[in-house]
Amino acid sequence: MPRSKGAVSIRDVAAAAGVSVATVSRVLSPATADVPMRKETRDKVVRAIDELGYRPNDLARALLHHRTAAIGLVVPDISNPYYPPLVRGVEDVASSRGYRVVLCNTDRDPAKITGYLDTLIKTRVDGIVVAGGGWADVPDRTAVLGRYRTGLVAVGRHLTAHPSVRIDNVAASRAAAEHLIGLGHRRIAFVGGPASSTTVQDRAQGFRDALKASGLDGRAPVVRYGDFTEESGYELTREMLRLARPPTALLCANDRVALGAYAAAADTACRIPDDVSVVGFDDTPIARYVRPTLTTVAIPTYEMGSAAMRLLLAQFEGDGGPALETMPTRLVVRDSAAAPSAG
Amino acid sequence: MPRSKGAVSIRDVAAAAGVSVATVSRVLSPATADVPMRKETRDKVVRAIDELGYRPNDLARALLHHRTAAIGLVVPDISNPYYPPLVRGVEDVASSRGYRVVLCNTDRDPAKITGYLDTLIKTRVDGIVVAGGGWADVPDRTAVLGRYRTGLVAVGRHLTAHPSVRIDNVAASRAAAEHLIGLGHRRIAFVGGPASSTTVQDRAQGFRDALKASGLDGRAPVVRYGDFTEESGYELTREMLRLARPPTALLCANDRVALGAYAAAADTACRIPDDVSVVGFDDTPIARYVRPTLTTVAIPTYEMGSAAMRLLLAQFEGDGGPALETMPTRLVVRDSAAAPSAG
DNA sequence: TTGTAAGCGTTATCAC
DNA sequence: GTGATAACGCTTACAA
Repeated sequence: MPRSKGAVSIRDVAAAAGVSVATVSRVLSPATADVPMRKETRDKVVRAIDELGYRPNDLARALLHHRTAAIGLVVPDISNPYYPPLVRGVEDVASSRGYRVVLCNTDRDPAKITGYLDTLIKTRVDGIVVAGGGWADVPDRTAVLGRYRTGLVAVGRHLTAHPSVRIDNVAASRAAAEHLIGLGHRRIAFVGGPASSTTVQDRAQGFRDALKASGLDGRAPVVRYGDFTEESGYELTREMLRLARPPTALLCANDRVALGAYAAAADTACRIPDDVSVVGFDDTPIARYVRPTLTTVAIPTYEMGSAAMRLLLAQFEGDGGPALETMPTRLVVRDSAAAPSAG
Repeated sequence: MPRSKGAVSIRDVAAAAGVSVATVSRVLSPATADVPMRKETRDKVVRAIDELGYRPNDLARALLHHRTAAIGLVVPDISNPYYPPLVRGVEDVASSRGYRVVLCNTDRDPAKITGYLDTLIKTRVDGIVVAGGGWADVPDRTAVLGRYRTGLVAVGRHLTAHPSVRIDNVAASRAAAEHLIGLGHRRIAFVGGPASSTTVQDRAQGFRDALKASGLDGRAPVVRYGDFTEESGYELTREMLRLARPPTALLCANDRVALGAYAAAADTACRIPDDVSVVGFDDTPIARYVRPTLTTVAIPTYEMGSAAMRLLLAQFEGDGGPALETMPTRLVVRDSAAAPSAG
């Protein structure tokens, strides 16, 4: 019977088995697997352990070893379909290496970010993976992170001075725009997410670059900002489709925005791709299942997550300083973008 | 300068401020906010704290207080669009009450479930929220959970003997089927997820109940199983649409399956809802944005998550035994289901 | 082959 | 007002 009202501890096991706590520790610690011990003793201990349903306290171990085997994962919002694969990527390699992951949703709110960061440090996670923006107004914590030997890797380009995994949004967007131009489009619009997002800025930039390179920037390129939702894509597209000379092609900031564009097109009797071509970003599962199927830029979100976690593990092993891994994107050509109709 | 190679601890602060560790602890502990202390002393300590960038070690605190302020959240797969809102619901109320959440993806694999459960217990989380199935072959851990005073609440009906939050899938599915019947459909099929899922079983049951109640079960009701993906919905629907007398309406196990059905209909020149009506489950964001818009059963996933976390908090406060909270569902009527055409 | 005891970073109890 | 010090549950020299 456990000592006090508390949970069963190594002392209870020791008492039950009639040995010292050190002996119990020895049968549990992989580190001491090699020290010799009488089989009889070991058996007594093992028996006591499962009679009492004993589970060693990892907090105590962590305190001793200065290693919690936990990492923090900071994302804007897990409900945003972009993040789940990334989270899964992180969690998969984390758990395969014995790490737990603490999930934090920040809504890109600097106050929340700061709060989570401090909690994570106080609970002494071994490292942190941060994805998504909102960091502009976050007080710098690199010093504190350093003091507590807390690793950090960023997914994206919002946090320099730390290892990071990224994609080349400028190039990816430029390639998508060039695809549209190659199809014969001359009036193309970029229908966008939040102007404050570095991702959106890069994609808009790639779009402009493509227009300029093709000599299509006679008039100012049409770039509209909103946010990353279907609703935003719907509204923006509706507006544009009502113009006297509406764009014949839309490069959307992500698939959700593109889906909103689909709805707007349907509601204004515009056919895709006949009347207007649409290209998305992310290659969400739905891209393959909407009709027409959506041409979109595939982003290896899962791989970015797993790469980030691997970078973190490399940091733990002291592998060099800031690393930067750029993951490849790929334009997935489906049915939503075609040559503009003669009209 | 910190004592050893280790991180800065309360002793370093004490040394730097020229006071004892007890004094430092007093300025940090909210519990001892009322004990009198010379302002000058407090200031010295505060200054030392932020000069050193000191952050108290919550592991040590947890060891003392037998409370980690962490909870485990066990889901089959965060990449499945059903779970993110639930996870967010849990995390929101958790963080608002000062709890961190450790995310675990099990893929419904009993071995993984068991592994995560043991890790969570060893790290002494205060409680666990479990959602999704795969528990049939998981060794019972209630005894151990009890020993370590680990709370647990289940989302769904897969784990009895614990408080849980659920929805009435039988009734919800029945209502959806009755909607179709009311529209005039006579040949309705249930196109399903995994047969092993209690959720699917309940939805199939509600479907059968509705048919029977309307005297429509002359022939055996058509129920097809697969999994919860677009692909599965696509294949199943394709098959059925090729039948001599294809169903005029499809009750799909979830929205992803319904989306697959949309694609299959498009590819076999079937119009929705003219040739075939489609009803989904979950009311995912896309439901509003596909065309035609999808009639579907809304499930308050976010609220289920937050309710589950609140139940857990109630357990911590020792509020009674097993509770059961049943959340309401709602049929959202949109454009994908209409009266069958005369043909 | 096993036990004793110091220590990980805190808080809480008791002295002074 | 402030300081020693004994816990919390474990690991690991060092002794025996």
